Amino acid sequence: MQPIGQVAKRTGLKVPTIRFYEQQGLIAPPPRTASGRRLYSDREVRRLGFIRHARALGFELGDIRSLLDLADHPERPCTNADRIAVMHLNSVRARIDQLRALQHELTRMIGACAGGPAAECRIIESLGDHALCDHEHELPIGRLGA
Amino acid sequence: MQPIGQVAKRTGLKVPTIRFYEQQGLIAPPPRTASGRRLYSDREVRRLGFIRHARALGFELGDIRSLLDLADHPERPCTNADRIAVMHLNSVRARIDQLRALQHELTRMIGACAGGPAAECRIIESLGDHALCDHEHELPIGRLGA
DNA sequence: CTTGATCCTCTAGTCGCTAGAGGATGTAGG
DNA sequence: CCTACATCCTCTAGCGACTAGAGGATCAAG
Repeated sequence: MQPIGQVAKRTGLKVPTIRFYEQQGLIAPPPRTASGRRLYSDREVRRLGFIRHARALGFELGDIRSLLDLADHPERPCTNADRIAVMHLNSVRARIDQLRALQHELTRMIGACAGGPAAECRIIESLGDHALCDHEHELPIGRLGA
Repeated sequence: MQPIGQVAKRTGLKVPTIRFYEQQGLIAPPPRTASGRRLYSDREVRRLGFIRHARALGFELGDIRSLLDLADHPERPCTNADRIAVMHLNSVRARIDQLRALQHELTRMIGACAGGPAAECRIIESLGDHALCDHEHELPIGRLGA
């Protein structure tokens, strides 16, 4: 049994993040010392590693909840895990396509800028007039992502 | 001069989003009717179009603020617009690389899953053990983006 | 004169954390 | 034993870029 700081070091998560995951119900509230400090078993550390790995692969916490649920019940069919992974893969692919269109457009805009005053700047001009663009980049205007 | 709903239709922005941009200082508070309704000129509509376009290209509101500032002062050199655009392009490229690594890993995981019970599921197993992965996908664990 | 669309302000929620206040407890050295 | 200093605790608030909803006023058309 180990304190939260050590778990943070072992998993690569930050201490507040581990507490946050507990609050979100992704891990059970662990036992505590007499003074109230959390104590984790290796089993919980592995569970947190699972969460971290799934996050690094871009899964949302809601999906991770479902995946953990499945990992907790190994007798169930894994159809749902498959479905979640495939949907996630599709959204990753879609996002790559979007970003490639942006990359293309940005490259073009930057290349066209000769570096004079803003009045002649192709970047400013392009932003003001969508007709100057090669493509539609009408992508989810909310949730454009970092 | 037109009401906010019409501006929304013309720009493709939603009504609350326009009010939000006003609150954030990206557009000036417009004149109002006697009953307090906002009235926009074509000039403001163009400004909102600029913002929408820049958002669709993935620029953050902070950057858009700087770009608008430059558009308002056409005599200034456009060095800053260039810098912003190049930095943004770099982050787009970096993100594409990250997402490609994810795509690769997800494809591999999904392909390995034979579809039996969760105990034998490669997806669940891979998530629990990073050593099964081809690459490091140790990317910004926060801000993985939508 | 009523109906339904549009507008107003304000608050709170989304997601996945991160930062900070303000305090208690633990450990190591002198 | 005392003092640092690290680590831990809870709680609240903030990030970015909106979105949703409450609760109400106003407008245009029939």
